[in-house]
Amino acid sequence: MPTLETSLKNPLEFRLGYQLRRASVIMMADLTTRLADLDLSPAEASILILIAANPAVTQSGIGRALGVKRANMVPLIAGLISRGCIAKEPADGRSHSLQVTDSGTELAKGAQRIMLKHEAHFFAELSEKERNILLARLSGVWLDTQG
Amino acid sequence: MPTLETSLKNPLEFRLGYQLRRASVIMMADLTTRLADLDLSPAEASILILIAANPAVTQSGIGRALGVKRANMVPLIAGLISRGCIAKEPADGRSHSLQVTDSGTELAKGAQRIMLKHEAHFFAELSEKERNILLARLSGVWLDTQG
DNA sequence: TATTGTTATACTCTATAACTATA
DNA sequence: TATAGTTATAGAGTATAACAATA
Repeated sequence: MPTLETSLKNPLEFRLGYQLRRASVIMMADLTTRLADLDLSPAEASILILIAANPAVTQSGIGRALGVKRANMVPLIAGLISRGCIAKEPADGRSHSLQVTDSGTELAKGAQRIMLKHEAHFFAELSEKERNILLARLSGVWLDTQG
Repeated sequence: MPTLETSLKNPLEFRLGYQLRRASVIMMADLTTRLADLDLSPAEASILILIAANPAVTQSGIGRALGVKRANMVPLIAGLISRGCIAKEPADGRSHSLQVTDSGTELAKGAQRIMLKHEAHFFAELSEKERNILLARLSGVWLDTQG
Protein backbone atom coordinates (compact mmCIF):
# COMPACT_ATOMS: atom_id res chain seq x y z
CA MET A 1 0.00 0.00 0.00
CA PRO A 2 1.87 3.06 -1.29
CA THR A 3 1.72 6.37 0.52
CA LEU A 4 -0.62 8.82 -1.16
CA GLU A 5 1.45 11.73 -2.50
CA THR A 6 -1.00 14.44 -1.58
CA SER A 7 1.55 17.18 -2.10
CA LEU A 8 1.81 16.58 -5.84
CA LYS A 9 -0.35 18.27 -8.41
CA ASN A 10 -1.48 15.65 -10.90
CA PRO A 11 -2.99 17.02 -14.12
CA LEU A 12 -3.60 13.42 -15.18
CA GLU A 13 -6.24 12.82 -12.53
CA PHE A 14 -8.78 14.50 -14.79
CA ARG A 15 -7.95 12.28 -17.77
CA LEU A 16 -10.40 9.45 -18.37
CA GLY A 17 -7.80 7.15 -19.91
CA TYR A 18 -5.51 7.60 -16.93
CA GLN A 19 -8.23 6.87 -14.38
CA LEU A 20 -9.41 3.95 -16.49
CA ARG A 21 -5.99 2.36 -16.39
CA ARG A 22 -5.49 3.17 -12.74
CA ALA A 23 -8.80 1.57 -11.79
CA SER A 24 -8.09 -1.42 -14.01
CA VAL A 25 -4.70 -2.07 -12.40
CA ILE A 26 -6.18 -1.87 -8.90
CA MET A 27 -9.06 -4.18 -9.75
CA MET A 28 -6.78 -6.68 -11.48
CA ALA A 29 -4.58 -6.84 -8.39
CA ASP A 30 -7.62 -7.43 -6.18
CA LEU A 31 -9.03 -10.08 -8.49
CA THR A 32 -5.65 -11.82 -8.68
CA THR A 33 -5.54 -12.06 -4.89
CA ARG A 34 -9.09 -13.35 -4.62
CA LEU A 35 -8.73 -15.94 -7.39
CA ALA A 36 -5.51 -17.22 -5.80
CA ASP A 37 -7.81 -19.01 -3.31
CA LEU A 38 -8.80 -21.23 -6.23
CA ASP A 39 -5.23 -21.32 -7.57
CA LEU A 40 -6.42 -19.55 -10.72
CA SER A 41 -5.06 -16.49 -12.50
CA PRO A 42 -7.54 -14.01 -14.00
CA ALA A 43 -6.62 -15.32 -17.46
CA GLU A 44 -7.19 -18.95 -16.46
CA ALA A 45 -10.48 -18.09 -14.79
CA SER A 46 -11.69 -16.19 -17.84
CA ILE A 47 -10.79 -19.05 -20.13
CA LEU A 48 -12.50 -21.57 -17.89
CA ILE A 49 -15.69 -19.49 -17.73
CA LEU A 50 -15.74 -19.04 -21.49
CA ILE A 51 -15.29 -22.74 -22.17
CA ALA A 52 -18.05 -23.56 -19.68
CA ALA A 53 -20.35 -21.15 -21.52
CA ASN A 54 -19.33 -22.44 -24.96
CA PRO A 55 -18.95 -26.22 -25.03
CA ALA A 56 -16.85 -27.52 -27.96
CA VAL A 57 -15.17 -24.16 -28.56
CA THR A 58 -11.59 -24.23 -29.88
CA GLN A 59 -8.68 -22.62 -28.11
CA SER A 60 -8.18 -20.23 -31.01
CA GLY A 61 -11.77 -19.13 -30.59
CA ILE A 62 -11.24 -18.47 -26.90
CA GLY A 63 -8.10 -16.56 -27.72
CA ARG A 64 -9.89 -14.32 -30.19
CA ALA A 65 -12.71 -13.62 -27.75
CA LEU A 66 -10.30 -12.67 -24.97
CA GLY A 67 -7.61 -10.98 -27.03
CA VAL A 68 -5.00 -13.65 -26.28
CA LYS A 69 -2.67 -14.71 -29.11
CA ARG A 70 -2.79 -18.32 -30.35
CA ALA A 71 0.75 -18.97 -29.21
CA ASN A 72 0.04 -17.70 -25.72
CA MET A 73 -3.06 -19.85 -25.33
CA VAL A 74 -1.01 -23.05 -25.48
CA PRO A 75 0.48 -23.08 -21.96
CA LEU A 76 -2.77 -21.73 -20.45
CA ILE A 77 -4.85 -24.54 -21.95
CA ALA A 78 -2.17 -27.13 -21.11
CA GLY A 79 -2.24 -26.01 -17.48
CA LEU A 80 -6.01 -26.29 -17.19
CA ILE A 81 -5.94 -29.74 -18.79
CA SER A 82 -3.18 -31.01 -16.49
CA ARG A 83 -5.29 -29.87 -13.55
CA GLY A 84 -8.29 -31.78 -14.83
CA CYS A 85 -10.49 -28.70 -15.25
CA ILE A 86 -10.99 -29.09 -18.96
CA ALA A 87 -10.59 -31.78 -21.61
CA LYS A 88 -10.00 -31.62 -25.33
CA GLU A 89 -10.91 -34.00 -28.10
CA PRO A 90 -10.11 -33.87 -31.82
CA ALA A 91 -12.66 -31.84 -33.75
CA ASP A 92 -11.70 -31.66 -37.38
CA GLY A 93 -8.15 -32.97 -37.43
CA ARG A 94 -6.43 -29.64 -37.00
CA SER A 95 -8.59 -28.21 -34.21
CA HIS A 96 -9.64 -29.57 -30.84
CA SER A 97 -12.94 -28.94 -29.11
CA LEU A 98 -12.77 -28.03 -25.45
CA GLN A 99 -15.14 -28.99 -22.64
CA VAL A 100 -15.11 -28.40 -18.92
CA THR A 101 -14.98 -31.46 -16.69
CA ASP A 102 -17.20 -31.84 -13.64
CA SER A 103 -14.55 -30.33 -11.39
CA GLY A 104 -13.98 -27.63 -14.00
CA THR A 105 -17.68 -26.75 -13.87
CA GLU A 106 -17.47 -26.29 -10.11
CA LEU A 107 -14.28 -24.28 -10.45
CA ALA A 108 -15.88 -22.02 -13.06
CA LYS A 109 -18.84 -21.41 -10.76
CA GLY A 110 -16.49 -20.60 -7.90
CA ALA A 111 -14.56 -18.18 -10.10
CA GLN A 112 -17.77 -16.42 -11.09
CA ARG A 113 -18.85 -16.12 -7.48
CA ILE A 114 -15.49 -14.56 -6.65
CA MET A 115 -15.81 -12.14 -9.55
CA LEU A 116 -19.22 -11.01 -8.31
CA LYS A 117 -17.91 -10.37 -4.81
CA HIS A 118 -14.87 -8.64 -6.24
CA GLU A 119 -17.04 -6.36 -8.34
CA ALA A 120 -19.41 -5.64 -5.45
CA HIS A 121 -16.46 -4.62 -3.31
CA PHE A 122 -15.61 -1.76 -5.64
CA PHE A 123 -19.02 -0.80 -6.96
CA ALA A 124 -21.37 -1.60 -4.09
CA GLU A 125 -22.76 1.92 -3.98
CA LEU A 126 -23.80 1.90 -7.63
CA SER A 127 -27.47 1.52 -8.47
CA GLU A 128 -28.42 -1.00 -11.13
CA LYS A 129 -29.08 1.86 -13.51
CA GLU A 130 -25.71 3.51 -12.88
CA ARG A 131 -23.99 0.17 -13.22
CA ASN A 132 -25.57 -0.40 -16.62
CA ILE A 133 -24.59 3.06 -17.81
CA LEU A 134 -21.00 2.53 -16.72
CA LEU A 135 -20.98 -0.85 -18.42
CA ALA A 136 -22.33 0.70 -21.62
CA ARG A 137 -19.71 3.45 -21.61
CA LEU A 138 -16.90 0.96 -21.17
CA SER A 139 -18.28 -1.40 -23.82
CA GLY A 140 -18.49 1.58 -26.11
CA VAL A 141 -14.72 1.97 -26.03
CA TRP A 142 -14.35 -1.54 -27.36
CA LEU A 143 -17.07 -1.25 -29.99
CA ASP A 144 -15.57 2.06 -31.10
CA THR A 145 -12.47 0.32 -32.39
CA GLN A 146 -14.44 -2.37 -34.19
CA GLY A 147 -16.41 0.01 -36.39
CA MET B 1 -7.60 -5.74 -35.68
CA PRO B 2 -8.89 -9.10 -34.46
CA THR B 3 -12.03 -10.66 -35.88
CA LEU B 4 -15.02 -10.24 -33.59
CA GLU B 5 -16.08 -13.67 -32.33
CA THR B 6 -19.81 -13.05 -32.51
CA SER B 7 -20.62 -16.72 -32.17
CA LEU B 8 -19.29 -16.98 -28.63
CA LYS B 9 -21.34 -16.36 -25.53
CA ASN B 10 -19.29 -14.24 -23.17
CA PRO B 11 -20.58 -14.07 -19.58
CA LEU B 12 -17.71 -11.68 -18.80
CA GLU B 13 -19.10 -8.91 -20.95
CA PHE B 14 -21.41 -7.96 -18.07
CA ARG B 15 -18.56 -7.74 -15.57
CA LEU B 16 -17.37 -4.23 -14.80
CA GLY B 17 -13.80 -5.27 -14.05
CA TYR B 18 -13.56 -7.11 -17.34
CA GLN B 19 -14.88 -4.19 -19.37
CA LEU B 20 -12.67 -1.82 -17.41
CA ARG B 21 -9.57 -3.77 -18.32
CA ARG B 22 -10.69 -4.27 -21.89
CA ALA B 23 -11.28 -0.53 -22.35
CA SER B 24 -8.01 0.30 -20.64
CA VAL B 25 -6.00 -2.00 -22.93
CA ILE B 26 -7.61 -0.51 -26.03
CA MET B 27 -7.05 3.06 -24.89
CA MET B 28 -3.45 2.37 -23.91
CA ALA B 29 -2.76 0.95 -27.37
CA ASP B 30 -4.28 4.03 -28.99
CA LEU B 31 -2.36 6.41 -26.75
CA THR B 32 0.88 4.55 -27.39
CA THR B 33 0.40 4.97 -31.13
CA ARG B 34 -0.43 8.67 -30.85
CA LEU B 35 2.45 9.48 -28.50
CA ALA B 36 4.89 7.69 -30.81
CA ASP B 37 4.68 10.82 -32.97
CA LEU B 38 6.57 12.57 -30.16
CA ASP B 39 8.76 9.51 -29.56
CA LEU B 40 7.28 9.20 -26.07
CA SER B 41 5.79 6.21 -24.26
CA PRO B 42 2.72 6.75 -22.07
CA ALA B 43 4.95 6.36 -19.00
CA GLU B 44 7.47 8.93 -20.25
CA ALA B 45 4.72 11.36 -21.17
CA SER B 46 3.07 11.00 -17.76
CA ILE B 47 6.38 11.57 -15.97
CA LEU B 48 7.14 14.61 -18.11
CA ILE B 49 3.72 16.13 -17.44
CA LEU B 50 4.03 15.52 -13.71
CA ILE B 51 7.47 17.10 -13.51
CA ALA B 52 6.23 20.10 -15.50
CA ALA B 53 3.37 20.51 -13.00
CA ASN B 54 5.65 20.01 -9.97
CA PRO B 55 9.01 21.74 -10.37
CA ALA B 56 11.73 20.41 -8.05
CA VAL B 57 9.93 17.13 -7.44
CA THR B 58 12.11 14.06 -6.85
CA GLN B 59 11.95 10.92 -8.99
CA SER B 60 10.79 8.90 -5.99
CA GLY B 61 7.91 11.33 -5.58
CA ILE B 62 6.95 10.92 -9.23
CA GLY B 63 7.15 7.17 -8.84
CA ARG B 64 4.82 7.18 -5.84
CA ALA B 65 2.30 9.40 -7.61
CA LEU B 66 2.24 7.17 -10.69
CA GLY B 67 2.65 3.80 -9.03
CA VAL B 68 6.08 3.15 -10.53
CA LYS B 69 8.69 1.50 -8.34
CA ARG B 70 11.87 3.42 -7.47
CA ALA B 71 14.04 0.95 -9.33
CA ASN B 72 11.94 1.23 -12.48
CA MET B 73 12.05 5.02 -12.48
CA VAL B 74 15.80 5.07 -13.05
CA PRO B 75 15.93 4.23 -16.78
CA LEU B 76 12.83 6.34 -17.48
CA ILE B 77 14.37 9.45 -15.91
CA ALA B 78 17.75 8.73 -17.50
CA GLY B 79 16.11 8.56 -20.93
CA LEU B 80 14.31 11.87 -20.52
CA ILE B 81 17.53 13.52 -19.33
CA SER B 82 19.57 12.16 -22.23
CA ARG B 83 16.98 13.61 -24.60
CA GLY B 84 17.24 17.00 -22.95
CA CYS B 85 13.60 17.10 -21.81
CA ILE B 86 14.39 17.35 -18.13
CA ALA B 87 17.34 18.20 -15.91
CA LYS B 88 18.21 17.21 -12.38
CA GLU B 89 20.25 18.97 -9.75
CA PRO B 90 21.28 17.86 -6.25
CA ALA B 91 18.64 18.67 -3.66
CA ASP B 92 19.71 17.39 -0.26
CA GLY B 93 22.62 15.13 -1.05
CA ARG B 94 20.68 11.93 -1.45
CA SER B 95 17.83 13.24 -3.58
CA HIS B 96 17.75 15.20 -6.83
CA SER B 97 15.17 17.80 -7.83
CA LEU B 98 13.80 17.55 -11.35
CA GLN B 99 12.83 20.34 -13.73
CA VAL B 100 11.65 20.39 -17.30
CA THR B 101 13.85 22.19 -19.82
CA ASP B 102 12.40 24.57 -22.43
CA SER B 103 12.12 21.76 -24.97
CA GLY B 104 10.67 19.56 -22.25
CA THR B 105 7.98 22.14 -21.57
CA GLU B 106 6.98 22.11 -25.22
CA LEU B 107 7.05 18.33 -25.32
CA ALA B 108 4.83 18.14 -22.22
CA LYS B 109 2.34 20.50 -23.84
CA GLY B 110 2.35 18.42 -27.00
CA ALA B 111 1.77 15.25 -24.97
CA GLN B 112 -1.17 16.85 -23.18
CA ARG B 113 -2.70 17.97 -26.48
CA ILE B 114 -2.39 14.41 -27.77
CA MET B 115 -4.01 13.04 -24.63
CA LEU B 116 -6.97 15.37 -25.07
CA LYS B 117 -7.49 14.29 -28.68
CA HIS B 118 -7.05 10.68 -27.66
CA GLU B 119 -9.69 11.02 -24.96
CA ALA B 120 -12.08 12.90 -27.24
CA HIS B 121 -11.80 10.11 -29.79
CA PHE B 122 -13.26 7.59 -27.39
CA PHE B 123 -15.61 9.76 -25.33
CA ALA B 124 -16.72 12.44 -27.78
CA GLU B 125 -20.41 11.67 -27.24
CA LEU B 126 -20.22 12.17 -23.46
CA SER B 127 -21.67 15.32 -21.97
CA GLU B 128 -19.57 17.22 -19.46
CA LYS B 129 -21.83 15.96 -16.71
CA GLU B 130 -21.56 12.34 -17.80
CA ARG B 131 -17.82 12.69 -18.13
CA ASN B 132 -17.51 13.95 -14.57
CA ILE B 133 -19.64 11.12 -13.26
CA LEU B 134 -17.53 8.55 -15.07
CA LEU B 135 -14.38 10.20 -13.77
CA ALA B 136 -15.77 10.14 -10.22
CA ARG B 137 -16.67 6.45 -10.46
CA LEU B 138 -13.21 5.53 -11.70
CA SER B 139 -11.47 7.70 -9.10
CA GLY B 140 -13.61 6.00 -6.50
CA VAL B 141 -11.98 2.66 -7.27
CA TRP B 142 -8.62 4.15 -6.38
CA LEU B 143 -9.80 5.97 -3.26
CA ASP B 144 -11.53 2.78 -2.16
CA THR B 145 -8.21 1.04 -1.68
CA GLN B 146 -6.65 3.96 0.18
CA GLY B 147 -9.26 4.00 2.95
C1' DT C 1 -4.30 -20.10 -49.68
C1' DA C 2 -5.89 -19.82 -44.88
C1' DT C 3 -6.30 -21.86 -40.26
C1' DT C 4 -5.02 -24.75 -35.96
C1' DG C 5 -1.87 -25.95 -32.79
C1' DT C 6 2.75 -25.69 -31.52
C1' DT C 7 7.71 -24.25 -30.43
C1' DA C 8 11.03 -20.93 -29.78
C1' DT C 9 12.16 -16.48 -28.80
C1' DA C 10 12.24 -11.55 -27.74
C1' DC C 11 10.58 -7.53 -25.70
C1' DT C 12 8.25 -4.75 -22.29
C1' DC C 13 6.56 -4.09 -17.56
C1' DT C 14 6.80 -4.99 -13.16
C1' DA C 15 8.79 -6.86 -8.70
C1' DT C 16 12.48 -7.89 -5.35
C1' DA C 17 16.86 -7.89 -3.19
C1' DA C 18 20.93 -5.66 -2.16
C1' DC C 19 24.08 -1.89 -1.95
C1' DT C 20 25.79 3.11 -1.08
C1' DA C 21 25.10 7.50 0.57
C1' DT C 22 22.53 10.51 3.18
C1' DA C 23 18.84 12.23 6.55
C1' DT D 1 16.20 3.75 11.42
C1' DA D 2 14.30 5.39 7.18
C1' DT D 3 14.82 7.32 2.56
C1' DA D 4 16.95 8.32 -2.37
C1' DG D 5 19.14 6.56 -6.04
C1' DT D 6 21.13 2.74 -8.27
C1' DT D 7 22.22 -2.03 -10.10
C1' DA D 8 21.13 -6.54 -11.19
C1' DT D 9 17.86 -9.81 -11.88
C1' DA D 10 13.61 -12.48 -12.14
C1' DG D 11 8.99 -13.01 -13.40
C1' DA D 12 4.78 -12.03 -15.85
C1' DG D 13 2.42 -10.81 -20.11
C1' DT D 14 2.59 -10.14 -24.75
C1' DA D 15 4.57 -10.13 -29.59
C1' DT D 16 6.49 -12.27 -33.88
C1' DA D 17 8.32 -15.88 -36.85
C1' DA D 18 8.32 -20.30 -38.34
C1' DC D 19 6.70 -25.00 -38.94
C1' DA D 20 3.56 -29.23 -39.71
C1' DA D 21 -0.92 -30.85 -40.41
C1' DT D 22 -5.24 -29.91 -42.15
C1' DA D 23 -9.16 -27.33 -44.43
